[in-house]
This record gives sequence, structure tokens and C-alpha cells, in this order.
Amino acid sequence: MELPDLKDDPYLKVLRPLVEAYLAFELTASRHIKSLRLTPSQFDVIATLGDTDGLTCSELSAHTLVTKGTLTGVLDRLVAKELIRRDSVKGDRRCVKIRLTKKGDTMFRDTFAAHIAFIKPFFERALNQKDVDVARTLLLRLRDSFQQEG
Amino acid sequence: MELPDLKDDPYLKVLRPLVEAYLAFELTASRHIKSLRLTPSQFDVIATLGDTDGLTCSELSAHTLVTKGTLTGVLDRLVAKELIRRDSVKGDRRCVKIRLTKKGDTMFRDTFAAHIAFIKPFFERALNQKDVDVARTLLLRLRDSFQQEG
DNA sequence: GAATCTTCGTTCTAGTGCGGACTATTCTTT
DNA sequence: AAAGAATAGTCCGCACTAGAACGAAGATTC
Repeated sequence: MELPDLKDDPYLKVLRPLVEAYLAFELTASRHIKSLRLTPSQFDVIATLGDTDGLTCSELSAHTLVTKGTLTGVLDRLVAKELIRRDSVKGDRRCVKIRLTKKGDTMFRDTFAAHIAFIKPFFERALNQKDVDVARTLLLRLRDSFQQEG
Repeated sequence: MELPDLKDDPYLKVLRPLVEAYLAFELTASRHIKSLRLTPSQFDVIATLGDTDGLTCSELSAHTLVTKGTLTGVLDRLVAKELIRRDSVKGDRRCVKIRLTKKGDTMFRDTFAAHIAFIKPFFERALNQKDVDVARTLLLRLRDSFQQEG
């Protein structure tokens, strides 16, 4: 979602840069992920499952950007790719534990570090250490403002 | 798309805040837009068309976050709501000029200012004027880094 | 002026994305 | 124990997304 010219407003002039910086990152990252034959959501799930003993659907959806309703389909496709499996849980027949298969774990180990290494230089060449701290602080303040009740 | 724990990395620790700040904004804004009975994409199109003499599909997709392919469907739904119309262009039969209808212009005038007024306080209470300048600078540097070739 | 390149908007595919409704199960309250 | 509330995962409808492919219409090139 975009907003038209607001340059004249001293506060809102941070809106466009926020949107543009995020989208630029998102585009770059998703292009790289695509080269791994995964979608961003699928990568998100794989990365979140990595180094865990399996998560339920609710846990997964809480720790990723994938909502419960969308998750079912995403998991179906990952099962089809043999990257994850659905295990039943003893003691609670409502739950399903999602775990990486051997193939999924290999995918995680091979691609995760590579993805980080790919992304990192974009940050490094834009911001020095001090900038990072400042940006982090301001962004968190913004986030918190939007997360409080308006 | 999300990424797991990278807190230990001095550079990447700005990644999560960026994503979270953007998503928090996005969520807040889209909730408000939804109360106007529009989707974010539809709002984007209406806001971009406001105070113009009409734009072609290519121009619209260049000035919004809606890609060409998606635009067709978005415009179809806006035509169905009688907020826009498609006018043919003399001299180039490939182009279509998208214009707000009277109803669409009313919608634009009523809702756009209201949306800005709704969004602005979230920024104001998070950042002072100086923060805004700093945040803007850093975010634009990040954006540019991602927009250059890797 | 014909072949080619480019642009324009549309259509298609695969995969999300959200929220609400649904079923099955478990927990809580009487 | 029975009734009610809460939780888990799925399914659905509608909208959106990128990107590829398409046909029609202009613009270029020779």
C-alpha cells in the first residue's frame, strides 16, 4: 500500500522511506529465495523449523508471518516437496507436529547460511555500526507506536 | 518473510526491526482502509488517481505497488464499485485512461485526508522531528543499497 | 513499406493472504 | 457426568502477488 505526495509533512516524510526500504529488501531477499526453488513463506517455515524438534501449526504460525489459514496450504506443498512431515502428537489428538525431513534439514543447512550471507552485505554497505543502533532504536519505537492501541 | 534469530549479528539486528516496523504500520493502515470498504490495493489506486486527469494502466502500476498483471483485476472491481472508469485514448488505441468517477472523487476527498489524519499520530508519538530526519536518511540509504545491483 | 522491436493492457498459473466457518478434540464449569 | 467454552487444524471465498505469455497496436529500422 502506497501513499501519494506527503513530502510537505515533516512527520509523514518517513513513511515512504520506510515502505521503500522494506520493499527493496523484500524484493532482493525473495529473489534469492526463489533461486532456491522456495517461496518466501516456504523459506520462512523451513527457517523457523530449523534446529527445533518440530512445532505445531499454531506455534509455526505464531513464529512466522504465515497465518493459520494459509499455513495448511504452505505445509501441503512442503510435504509434496518432501521437506517436512506431519507427525501426530501423543496426548493431544488435536495437534500435529511439523518436522523437517532429512531432505528438509539438508535444505535448511545448505540454504540458510547462504541466504544470510547474501543479505548481509546490503546492510553492511548502507549502514555503519552506529547507524545500525540508531536505526534499530527508531524502528522499534515506530513499531511499538503502531502496536499500541491507536 | 521472516528470518530467525540473528540478534548476535551487529548488522542484521536491524533487519527484524525493519520488518516489524513496516508490518506494524501496514497492519494498522490496512485495518483503517478496510473500514472504508476498500482493499489496500484499491486505496492505493484511488489515492494515486486523486487530483490527476487520469492515468494509464502502466502509469498507475508505476506509481503504486500494484503490478500490471494484478491491476486489471483491481480495476475491474473498482469499476464494479463505480469508483473509476476506463476511457479510451485518442491517438493510441493500446492505452486506456483510468479516471475517478464523481463517486470515486468524492471517495478520494472524504477518505484520503481522514486516512492521513489517522496514520500521522502513530508517527508523531514515536519520533520527534530530528528522529524523522535521521530515520529517513538511514532508510533511504538502506533502500538504495538494496536497489543497487548486488 | 515490410520486418522487427517495443509498448499496452489482458490473461494465465501457482502460491499467498485474511477472516470466518467448520469439525474434532480437550479443558472448564457446573 | 453433562454442558459449555476454548483450542487445533482444515477448508472456503475473495482478493492479491509476481512473472510469463499473449495479441493488438505503435515505433523503428532497413
